Amino acid sequence: MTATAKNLAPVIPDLMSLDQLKNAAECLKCASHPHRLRIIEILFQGKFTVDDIASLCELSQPATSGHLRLMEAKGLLKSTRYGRTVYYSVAEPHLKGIIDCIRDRFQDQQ
Amino acid sequence: MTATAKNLAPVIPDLMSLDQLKNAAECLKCASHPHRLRIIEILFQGKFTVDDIASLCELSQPATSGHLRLMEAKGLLKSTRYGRTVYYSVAEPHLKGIIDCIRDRFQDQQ
DNA sequence: TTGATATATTATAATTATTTTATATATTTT
DNA sequence: AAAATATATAAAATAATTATAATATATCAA
Repeated sequence: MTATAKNLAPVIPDLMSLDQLKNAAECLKCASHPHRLRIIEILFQGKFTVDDIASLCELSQPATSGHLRLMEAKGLLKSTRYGRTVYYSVAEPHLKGIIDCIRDRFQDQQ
Repeated sequence: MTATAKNLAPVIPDLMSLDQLKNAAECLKCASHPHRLRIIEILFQGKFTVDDIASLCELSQPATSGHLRLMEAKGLLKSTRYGRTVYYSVAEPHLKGIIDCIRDRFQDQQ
């Protein structure tokens, strides 16, 4: 079935390196949380403040701030401060592909 | 900046439900592991046995079996047994979008 | 049936994530 | 300067993941 004649492992071309996969897994894992996915969805609609995101997600302010800073640390989001309010937005455009994929799979079904 | 006039939270249309996001996060998190991403990459090239996958990933047999069964439990992979060998393959085609997204972002760079 | 092969399971230790509450900092307004 | 607002940090408790080693099961071949 596989091209293995006799215990000879197959070779697959073009696999990503373990380092690349490690980075990818870290980013993906960081996004893999219900509230963080929602935050990403929201931020694809524009820049929002921590408080706005907190109420949109029905989360406490510290919890929201925590999620935001986690994602910022991984380069998924970025922030700018105007006076005492901080606006967060998406820094990693590739996240769009992830969200689209999830919508495609989970919206309207199961 | 945001359309919030005075502490009035904005409304975002079309957000996925928390249940959907919870399911999505679970699946995505399950894939968010360097070796599991590699396994998924490999399985997009065809069906492979546990031992083949183990040597392609340079993992122990039990570790490989563990990753495979984890992903099968979440519906990402499926398996068929022929005699004493078990072939695993991709069950969730949407994973292609995730892999493509990751390649796009992490291949050839950083 | 015995030995060999392919895969799965279990147990454990170590690490990492998550949640919550309390509190701190920084900026603006009065 | 004091009060109010917006955000960030810390600490603690719990839960979930990961890695590893040892062992079990299941099938095949002799």
